[in-house]
Amino acid sequence: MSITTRFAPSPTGYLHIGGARTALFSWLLAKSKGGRFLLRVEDTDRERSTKEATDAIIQAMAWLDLAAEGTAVFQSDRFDIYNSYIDKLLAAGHAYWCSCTPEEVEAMREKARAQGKKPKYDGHCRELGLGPGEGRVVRFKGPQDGVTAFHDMVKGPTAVQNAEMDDMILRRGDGTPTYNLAVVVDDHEMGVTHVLRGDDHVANTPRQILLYQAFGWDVPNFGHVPMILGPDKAKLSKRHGALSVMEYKNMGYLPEALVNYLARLGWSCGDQEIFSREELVKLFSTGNLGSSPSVFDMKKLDWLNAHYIKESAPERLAALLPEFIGDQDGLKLDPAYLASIVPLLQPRAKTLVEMAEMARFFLVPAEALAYDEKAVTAQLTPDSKALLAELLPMYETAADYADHKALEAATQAFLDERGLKFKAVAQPLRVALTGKTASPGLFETMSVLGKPEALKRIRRALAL
RNA sequence: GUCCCCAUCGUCUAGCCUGGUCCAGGACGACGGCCUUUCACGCCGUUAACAGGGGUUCAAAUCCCCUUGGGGACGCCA
Repeated sequence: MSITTRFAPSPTGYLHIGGARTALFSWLLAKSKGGRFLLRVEDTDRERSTKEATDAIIQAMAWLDLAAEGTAVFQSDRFDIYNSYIDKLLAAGHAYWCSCTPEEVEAMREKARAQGKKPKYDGHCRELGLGPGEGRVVRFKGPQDGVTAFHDMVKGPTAVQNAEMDDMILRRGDGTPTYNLAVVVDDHEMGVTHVLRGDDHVANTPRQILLYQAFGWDVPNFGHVPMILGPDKAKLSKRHGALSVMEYKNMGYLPEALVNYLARLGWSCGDQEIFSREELVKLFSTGNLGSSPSVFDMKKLDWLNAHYIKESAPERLAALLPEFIGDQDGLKLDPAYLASIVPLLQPRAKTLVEMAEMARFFLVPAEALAYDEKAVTAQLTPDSKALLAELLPMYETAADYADHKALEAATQAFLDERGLKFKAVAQPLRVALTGKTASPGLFETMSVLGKPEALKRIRRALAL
């Protein structure tokens, strides 16, 4: 039996971390069973939905490589379909017209609240047999007793008293359909068999099941994944920092790192931490989804990102790097050169932003190299400069800069002759070449810089 | 207020369904060490948890109840 899942965001903003995770889980659920994954844009609220948000969501999903099958379904294109289904419900006696105004309904809720009861619409028009009319809404005529039960893929058996639910609106006063109606119609028409969504939808599920039953349709499987919390254990929000998936891209995270991180947030497979896309597809199962909320931990994301940076092909990273380098004036940015730098930075950078910063001294010409003042005073002393000056001729004659080991051996031989320790030159030479006291390996750096550039830098340092 | 959900190291989690192999395992972090030309990487080690209380049982992180704490839902939003 083939399964179908879907991700159904409402385009009122960018794709946030929580949405991305549900999308990922839905995608994985489909792929792990060889099923289909669909995308539906829930834009029935015409005021809050925007084209920009829709594009941003699709772009973010593309970055995460969560491809949906076929073209996305837009609910705003389908109002006629929803209305025809509402008519069916009306005809079958599962729905009724209601003339109560929002103010009247609010008063009913207040009254119920005051009595310590659950705020609900009181069913005023339920048996009035009203017909259509200006501003009237259509409500679902739900059962007033009994229970609606379902087996949640993550929470297990779940049941709600029907008396807890009021007669939800299916069609608004302006003729547009509401969320619960549209979702049920679409999930049915799209053949969705498994619905994985955020925890905040649990309360909607029994209502939707009632609708499925009223229509006489098969009820899909539901699963509700707990939400993601900020470090203070409150619901993750803007004040916790980046929420948008694309902000993570801009902060220099690799999509596979985010995917791996998100997959492990609320899901597990024994002790395994690192998962390739293929492994995720192979190993994913809703049975291993956790049922308690989890805190988003940037440090662990950093660790995963560092891991994937180390694993990446230098050429790929080199191609991504330029967009993280601000003020590119006069910088040497050709792809081959960048690709030669990247391997020296891969073990050191946690993000591409960091990598771009670390790469900077490689990219500026010797004349423009910024020397750290403290480093210069501490390392480029008269003594160490004298030693560098002695070394210079050797580096001028050394032919093979491509082989950093040869450079190192030559330097070592020079030092041995004089009975000097490596430490005597290491830091001064490093400052001369990089302007800083911390850098990748000296001779690898020298080798990547190339002979003319390296010599220019040493000469410039001697003149400081 | 009403209804629903959740609860293992600071964090992500394994274990819970099918009690004993768990004085609770892994990972991130933090701390310490090793390596070393710097910074990293890597490697080694330390730290640290079954929310509390009652049961059931020969035996409970695991099953039941209560308490506490946290969260969510209650819209002509999705």
